[in-house]
Amino acid sequence: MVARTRFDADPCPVARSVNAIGDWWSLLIVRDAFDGSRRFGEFQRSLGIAKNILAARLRALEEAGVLRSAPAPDGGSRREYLLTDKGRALFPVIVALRQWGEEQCFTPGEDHSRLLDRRTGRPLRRVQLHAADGRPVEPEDTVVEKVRAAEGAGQGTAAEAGGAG
Amino acid sequence: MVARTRFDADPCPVARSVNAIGDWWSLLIVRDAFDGSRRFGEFQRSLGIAKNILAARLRALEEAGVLRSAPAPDGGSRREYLLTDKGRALFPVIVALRQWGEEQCFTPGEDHSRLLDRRTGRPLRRVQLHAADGRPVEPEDTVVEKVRAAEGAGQGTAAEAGGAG
DNA sequence: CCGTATCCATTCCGATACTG
DNA sequence: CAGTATCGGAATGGATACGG
Repeated sequence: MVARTRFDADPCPVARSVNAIGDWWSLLIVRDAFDGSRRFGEFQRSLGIAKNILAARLRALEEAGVLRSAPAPDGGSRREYLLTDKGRALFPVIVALRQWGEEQCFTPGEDHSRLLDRRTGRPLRRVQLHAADGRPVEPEDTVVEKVRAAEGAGQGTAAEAGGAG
Repeated sequence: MVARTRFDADPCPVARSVNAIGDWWSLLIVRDAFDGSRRFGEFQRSLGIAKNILAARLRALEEAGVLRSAPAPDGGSRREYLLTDKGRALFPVIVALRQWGEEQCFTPGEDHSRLLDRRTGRPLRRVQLHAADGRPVEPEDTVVEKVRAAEGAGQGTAAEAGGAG
């Protein structure tokens, strides 16, 4: 078996997410969808992606429940691609990735697109992680409670050193 | 030119991030690093990844500044792989992805690993996005301020409908 | 135990041509 | 415009064999 390893059944939600989204192209498609892209051509121009690849990704995202397609309201036979609730729930992921990129992947003077609160025109607040009681949480403050391999309502869990999952 | 499209120079931080991380394997390596994995073999067992792939990804993550490698303290000639500050800054990304996976990628009864606050043993609070003034922000409340193509301190910007960037 | 090097099937993805 | 079909080069990634 040479197929790329899949994580459909992985007990780690991070792996599941990664598996559901599919690949990086898909995430950028989702980003564009948040930016208002709906039509095939919009995605294609924005991404500079080959049409066959784009078609495949759109289909995969639809199957994953991240996008849904509907007849476009322009009367033609075209379709438009819209985020589902599941897709919309990816917003914090995109924003977290965006903030990381802004802080870590640009040289100081370098220009980049920014996500702004449209009421105030100011950037969003940095994403912060909080415990249930509201305290800020750092990676070291966390443990991953692992699930033993397997079937049905498998019980055994074990806590391991500070982690993300 | 057939090489996979790269985003080294893309003005969108999401694209830059995606480009820097490299691929999904890399993100799972980072996840494992947060979980305490340091050694080649730990990553390999945890991920079930081929050794050559793992070696390539570790090297790429090192070049990207996400990991650094140092001689392992066991005296041997082995190395260990540690998160840099840049890598540690990915924590919110991993957690956001994890929360999305928990909520969207598991059937109700299905078991999965969980990330817990080690003080209280309780899961972290759901990631929330806030405006600069502290108000919660939904995707519709945002606009992407785009940067025109190009050079140096390019000026022109334009706001587009609600988005993630 | 920690990697590197090689091999090879599969997949990816860009380009192009074609259809409605 | 919105796709589908096909092609071909490149990269992916698993398996294995091999050195430190």
